[in-house]
Amino acid sequence: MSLYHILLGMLHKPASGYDLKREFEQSVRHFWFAELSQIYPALKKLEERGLLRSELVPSSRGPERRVFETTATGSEELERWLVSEPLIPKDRISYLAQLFFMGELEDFTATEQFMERLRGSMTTRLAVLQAIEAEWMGAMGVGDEALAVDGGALTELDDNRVFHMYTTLRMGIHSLRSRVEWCDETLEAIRARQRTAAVGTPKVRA
Amino acid sequence: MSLYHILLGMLHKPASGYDLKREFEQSVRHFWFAELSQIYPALKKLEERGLLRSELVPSSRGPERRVFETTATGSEELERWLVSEPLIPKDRISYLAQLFFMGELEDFTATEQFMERLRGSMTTRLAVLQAIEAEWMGAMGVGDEALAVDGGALTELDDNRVFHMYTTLRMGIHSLRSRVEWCDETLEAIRARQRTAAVGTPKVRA
DNA sequence: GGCGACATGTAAGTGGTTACATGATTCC
DNA sequence: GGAATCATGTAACCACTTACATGTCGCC
Repeated sequence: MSLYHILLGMLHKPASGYDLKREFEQSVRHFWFAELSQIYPALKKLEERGLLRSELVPSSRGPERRVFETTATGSEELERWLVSEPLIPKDRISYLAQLFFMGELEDFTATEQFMERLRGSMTTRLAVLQAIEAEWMGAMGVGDEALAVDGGALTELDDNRVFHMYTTLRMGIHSLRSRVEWCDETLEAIRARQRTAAVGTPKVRA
Repeated sequence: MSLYHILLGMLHKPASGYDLKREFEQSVRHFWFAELSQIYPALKKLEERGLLRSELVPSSRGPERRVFETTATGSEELERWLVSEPLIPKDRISYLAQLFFMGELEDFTATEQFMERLRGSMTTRLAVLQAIEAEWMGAMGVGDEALAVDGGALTELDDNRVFHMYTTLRMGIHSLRSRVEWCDETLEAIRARQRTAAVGTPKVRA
């Protein structure tokens, strides 16, 4: 599983399960997500296997925290994973399944609505990622004009780590933008079909 | 779960578990996949719930086949799902996780290789989908010139069902194309960094 | 005293994968 | 006789989700 490796990656600096959860929601949520109820047992197992060690430290506010850090074995394992082959997940996209079978409904307005809703969610998500991107750019003192040209900002980044993080964000943006484009293309096609149907043009082809 | 609904969708016409597996590998694999060991119990459960019924029929070659068809309750359930809200999956992309943490490796050629491999897999997959698209176009007697303009072919399709199927395929193509573009953008940026480093621009960190 | 953020966990269940078991028919 | 395809399944396990249990501390 990758969750273990992701936790190892995050534990570049010591953190508690609760801290890590926050990081999942912030810096990493465009490509991974985990619940606390999954994080805690995972950390426990990593410790059992000797990839992490932990100690209880009192919290400034709230109960005691169990803070984890990587062991030598842990960072070896992390490195092994980092240089291993990329695995492309076979994704299960339920909304595409719906769309695929929606032809049987014989109701094009249903399809149209469906696509509009999809487009809505996609644009919202895209806006979130773009906001994060803008924030990063601002924090790094890179001028906005660098953002104007697509990808043009990349060569401006000088820190190795930031470069890698930023690249994954770019992937999310590319991906969502192409989905919105796909929605538009599809909506366009639906409307074209509705127009010809309304005019009464006989279904041609052949 | 959606697998149940997808099976209902596929059982527009009667089929066996084995048949359905073949369909997963063919018409549907760009958005869903299931093993036989998952399909058989799922069909069984759908029958128990009264959404399917089955009978054993002798096969032309090989052992007896259990052929399923939808009941009235089954197609009601299918319809309910088809008009329900689209759910966008939160995806877990392990290769992005690798890339995200790869900054700690301090080895840009590793990143470059990684991106090249990714690009390779993506283009292969893209080619597969584009081949399917071309095949469909050929089978439907649509001229190749319709394919030349992106999405231009859509309005030519007159069959409702084909339209919906084709649209899901288009999404796969859009998606993969944007991923390849992202790979190129990233590789470009890596090479730009390597050039400036080679020229002797001092690394800030040290 | 109650609410909200901090903090750690367990238990039951779902969805999916991997490995295994079994057997018929066809073609070489 | 053996391999390939057709055909149906079970069992063990893994990854993840949802629901629940417990308790601290600070603030209003």
